[in-house]
Order: sequence, then C-alpha cells, then structure tokens
Amino acid sequence: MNREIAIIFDEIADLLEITGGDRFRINSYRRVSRIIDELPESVADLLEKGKLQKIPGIGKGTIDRIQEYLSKGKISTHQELLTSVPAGLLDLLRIPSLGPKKAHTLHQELGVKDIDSLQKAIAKGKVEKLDGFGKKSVEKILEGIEFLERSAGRTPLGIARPVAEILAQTVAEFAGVKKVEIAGSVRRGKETIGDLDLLCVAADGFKTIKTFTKIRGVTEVVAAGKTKGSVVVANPLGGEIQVDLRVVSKESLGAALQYFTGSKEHNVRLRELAINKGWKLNEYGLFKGDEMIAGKDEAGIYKKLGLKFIPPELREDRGEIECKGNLPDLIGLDDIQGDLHVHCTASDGRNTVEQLAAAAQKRGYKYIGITDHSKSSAIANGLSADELLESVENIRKVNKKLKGVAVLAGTEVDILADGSLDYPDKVLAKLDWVIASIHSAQGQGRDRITKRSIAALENPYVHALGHPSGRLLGQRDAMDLDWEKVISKAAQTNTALELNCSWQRLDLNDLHVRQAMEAGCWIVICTDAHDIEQLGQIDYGIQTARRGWATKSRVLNAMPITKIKKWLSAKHGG
DNA sequence: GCCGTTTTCGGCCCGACTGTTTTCAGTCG
Repeated sequence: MNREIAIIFDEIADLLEITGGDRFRINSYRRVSRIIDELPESVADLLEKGKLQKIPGIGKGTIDRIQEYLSKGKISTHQELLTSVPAGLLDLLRIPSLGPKKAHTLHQELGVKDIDSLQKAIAKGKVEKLDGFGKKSVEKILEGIEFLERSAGRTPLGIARPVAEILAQTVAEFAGVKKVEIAGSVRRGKETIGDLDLLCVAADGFKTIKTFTKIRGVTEVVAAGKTKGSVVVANPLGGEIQVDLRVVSKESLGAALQYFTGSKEHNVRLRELAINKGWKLNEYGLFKGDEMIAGKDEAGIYKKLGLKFIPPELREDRGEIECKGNLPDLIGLDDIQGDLHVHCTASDGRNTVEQLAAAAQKRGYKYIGITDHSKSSAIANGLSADELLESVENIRKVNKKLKGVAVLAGTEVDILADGSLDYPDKVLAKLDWVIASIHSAQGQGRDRITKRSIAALENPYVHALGHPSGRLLGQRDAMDLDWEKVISKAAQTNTALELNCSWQRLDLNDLHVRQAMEAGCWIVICTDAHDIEQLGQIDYGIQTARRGWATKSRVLNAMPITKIKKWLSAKHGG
C-alpha cells in the first residue's frame, strides 16, 4: 500500500512539473513520496497510532490526502491533474534530455500524449520546428528513447561496483591524473545503482574529459565540458550504464567527494545547515563570503557544520543529520569473525569443507558454518536426514584437524509450505547451527507467509531465519511478510535474522536492518557462498548493514567463537 | 506543500553543460 501511495505522490509531482506548478510544492510532494516509500510499517497503521503526523516533511495536507486514499482508493488532486495531462505523458519524462517543460510544449502544440505519438510527430518533422526545439534536440530525444529501450534500468551493486572499479583504474592511468575516487550511490553501497560517478584530480580538465570520452566500451557521449563529462558504456549484464566523470582541484577534493557521493537529499540538508550559518556549500567548498573555510577533506566540512563525520552509507536523509553526531558505532568488515552460511560439495557448493575452512582462515575468520540444503530443495541437491548426519560426521572430523579456525556443522533447512521444517527436531538437535529458510510457495498470502516464518522463529532449534524476504533483485519480488510481527518475534525468541550478502539478494535490506536494530534484534551477516570466491561478497552485506545503522553489538558473527557457542546453546535452553 | 530560538508568512540548494537564446531556459545530478 505504501508503494502505491508513494507512486501517486511522485506522479502528482511530475504532473505539477508539466503544468508549471510551484517548484517548492513539487519538491514537497517528492519528499513525501520518498518518506512514504521508506516507511517500515504501513501508512494506515502509522496514521492510526498518530506517528505519521510526527514525521518531518509530512504536514496536514499530506495527512488529508492519505486519509482520502485510505477511504476512497484515490486522491482527488491526482485525479484532477490527470484530466489536463494524459498519463502517457509521464513516460516522456523518463527520456533523457526531455523534461517537464518540453513535454508540456509537445502536448500543447502537437497533442503528443505518449512516447508512441511523440515518435510519430518526430517522423513527420513537426517537433524540430517547435520553438525551443531544433535538429539537435530531436536527435537527443531519439537517442534518449533508444537508451531507454536498451538500458536495463538500475544496475545491481554487485555488477556496478566492479565496473566502477575498472573504470576508476582506467582513469587513474590517464596522463596528468593524480587521484581518482568512486563517489555516488556505489560509495553509499546502495543495492542498485542508477549511474556511476567518478571524480578525479587533474591539471587539465578539458583534456582529461576528452580522453574519458574515448575509452573502450563507450557507446555514446552525453556531454563533455571542461570539468564534467558523461558517457554511456556497455553494461556486462546487458543494457548500458551512464558514467559521469568530474575533474576537480586538489583543494576541493573533499567538497567534491562529499557533493558527488550524495545522496541529493542529504546534500540539500547540509546546504540548509550552511545557509543557517550564513555560509554557502557547493562542490568547491564551504564558503564564508569569498573565504573557503572547508573543502579539502570531507570531515572538515561536517565538522564546520557542527556534525561528526557521517559515513557515506548513512547519507540518505534518514535522520543522520538530526541526531547531531549521536551516530551508531557501525559494524565494519574487520569486525566479522566468521561466515555462517556456506554451502559445500555435500549439496550444491563447489568446494569441500577443507577448502572452505582454509579460505575462511585466509580471510582472517575464526569460524565458518557449513549449511547445506535440506531434502526438499531437490534442485540444490538437498540432503536427506541420513546424508546430513553423514556430512556432519565429516565436518567434525575435518574440524579436529584444524587449528585457528572452527567449522560449525549446520544446515539451511527448508521451511515447508505448511510451516513445518524439513528435518525433525531430533535431527536439528545434533547440529551446532541451524538456519531456516523459505524456498518454496513464496507466493502465499501475507498471513500464511508470516505464519510460516514465525513458526520457524519459534522452533527452539532454529538460530536464524535465512534471507527473510526471499527477494531476488530485478527478478523476484519480496514475499508479502508482516515485518513488524516477524521482527518482534525474532527479538522475543532471540533468533537472528540473516542479512544475506549475495548481491542478488541483500536480504534483509537496509530498511529492514534498521527496523531490526530498533527492535533489538540480532542479525547475522552471511554470504550464502557456493564457492570460495563468493565469500568476498560479505562486503556488500556489510555496506547494507551499515545503511541499516547496524552496530557490532547486534551482529552475531561479530562475536568471538566462545561467545557464539554460548549464544547458540542458550537459544534452546541448553 | 512544509516549516518556524529569524514562527503563522515568506522563505525553501547549487552549479555544469547544451542548444538555440543573442543573454538564457531547460535538463540533469
């Protein structure tokens, strides 16, 4: 429901832009849309509890509109706007180079009502004759439509970050380039990425940008000036991705990095703080009149504005500024002591227990949990109870031979469609570590899905709920869970919620991690690795955890082995 | 539309690049 309302508010903003509405009113609708989209609970519940009214950015007008939606299923402001602007015109805004003003002109002058009719008008040569349009802009629009068709939308972090790293390396090798930084949503560790933002220090901006537009893989040059260039490159997943490069001076690197890391919303808040002090913040620095008072490094800017350094993962305008430096002590990669969700050759993994243990040790881990699939996951070569016990025996044998790293014998047991587990309790009781996950009947309604998850949490032998939402980014939606119930049950039963680090999953997501933290839940950050390479995906999960304000003290696998063992046996009263 | 130790009105972030403008509007981030 929240998503539907968020979309309507965003559409109202789009429609107001097209009809030339007040830009501050438009911003206000956009802000409300984002706030609603990120709420952990349904707006209806929050409204009833009187919590919605207290959120900054939500005013009386918004409350009225939400109440209207809840009672009538629609919002009159939205409906009225749609009588003057056809809904198809909103699609035009997705075309790069085409914004609300041009969309409005196309609609007014030529009766364009969607992308299809726009293409027809262009073919007839009508568009380039319009005031404010010309040959070039029509060309750009056509390229934009093509780009829209070719690009695969947002790119998962697991694809975007490696691409950004390769490009950063390429730019670093340009003549005259001193330093390169990856900024934007990759630096913030967002689960999907719109475009890549790179930034470099170089003496000759024009030359650097020129070289940038000629690197391998560029399919289109969007813009190329003396400090800024934008190109489109092929995306290894199919589709394409836009890459922006900005050239800055050494003195402004901190300000530029801060600015280009975003998020936009976070930056707006920072600039407001600067204005309140009578200063100005831009990508070149923090200025008191003409005097630059910070900007060489990021920390200096935050300090001058009266804040502690805010880690990039928190820069989303989700309360990180209001809390005035009272930020959580975020979990970091170095805090992780072991990976507790790993598959070996016994089910569908590609490495043996020995190989996995050695790889874990090489990463500096003190333990690793082998968690193969249970028999219902036939496609993943799930183990029967007997096969599991055989595998456990092998793990115990390997464990005895190892020094400095412990291997826990575990399972990733299926939560079946009726809520029961795929192994009986007496089998689970023989294991060190039990993750329970849903792999089937994910389309069940909210009530049944929630009950299944809760039944697993209530089982005394289950230590963690695996990839709780079941989503696969860009492929499969999250299951329809009542998160409030699941999270409070996890807290109550002292069962951990997994943050699965596979970049296709990142499940829990950042918002659910935050909700889990607020409820006092444990989380466990694991890769679900099927080979030793994938152990490296832990980094994506760490960033997601940080985005969810996760602290070391609530992350199970940040504990040393002795404490973990105590925690595990306490779970079922042992 | 939202907000307020500049509080119920009058503000609301900042700059680069492009094309069609002959001084700037539109788009984008």
